[in-house]
Amino acid sequence: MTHHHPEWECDHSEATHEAVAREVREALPTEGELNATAELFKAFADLTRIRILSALAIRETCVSELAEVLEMTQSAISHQLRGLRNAKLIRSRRDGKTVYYSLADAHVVSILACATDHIREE
Amino acid sequence: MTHHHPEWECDHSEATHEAVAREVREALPTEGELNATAELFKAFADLTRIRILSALAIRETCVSELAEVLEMTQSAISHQLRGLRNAKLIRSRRDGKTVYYSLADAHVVSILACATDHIREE
DNA sequence: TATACATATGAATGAATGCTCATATGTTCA
DNA sequence: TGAACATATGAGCATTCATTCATATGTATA
Repeated sequence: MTHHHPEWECDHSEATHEAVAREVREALPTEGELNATAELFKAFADLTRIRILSALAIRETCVSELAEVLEMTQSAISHQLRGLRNAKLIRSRRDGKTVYYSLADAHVVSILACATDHIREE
Repeated sequence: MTHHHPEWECDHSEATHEAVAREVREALPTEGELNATAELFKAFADLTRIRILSALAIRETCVSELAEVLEMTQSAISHQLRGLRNAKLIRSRRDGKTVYYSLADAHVVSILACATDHIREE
């Protein structure tokens, strides 16, 4: 940006803009943390995945049960489970032919709860 | 699902599946709540929006400052701000030519913090 | 009112992604 | 081992969506 005004007309706003930019730039989390945060939210950002996670928050559930409850294809469920697994939001346990899924840890529960609280208080 | 086994061979797993399905179905939040939750997460689920929200978590900031800090087009920032505004995650205040944005409420801060905590504890 | 500045927005485009269909892998039991 | 069942996965398709470019709206000031 170039200055088009005479020098005696000090441009307060522009000086402030730069100061603010510096302040924010320095206080911002690292690009790595920001990216990880965005990725975390992406893992939650789908109705099917929210329904799956909400089901798993109630109890450990296997794929076919999820498919029945959510009235969706086994394939669709499996694909989404893979994404949730990659995001480390869920864990799996095999018992014979069936695979049981559950939430990975308490963090997942608290993030879900945090969002649900927000929804219900509006 | 039909039973292919003789009656004396009671199929425990299938009976359990149905019971689990019932239990989960009944305990699940309403479809409306689940949908609202998914929409909430979608609003967070983008690196640019996370960077904007993180900046606003530090201090009230105007569009051009955000564009400078994030090294992005004013247009791109404005488009994302609109999305965040529709999701009621941010508020805006006009002062002359410039429009200042800030986080809508404490909930947004806590959801962000919840996610950031999760990221940092791994 | 004319100009400059700050922000908003519509259309277009390219990339990401969720579901389906077909099929593969893994497990049990006769 | 072969058949049946549970789950996983690859390719294709349709949709969503983030950015760009051009332009419109809003505001201050000469």
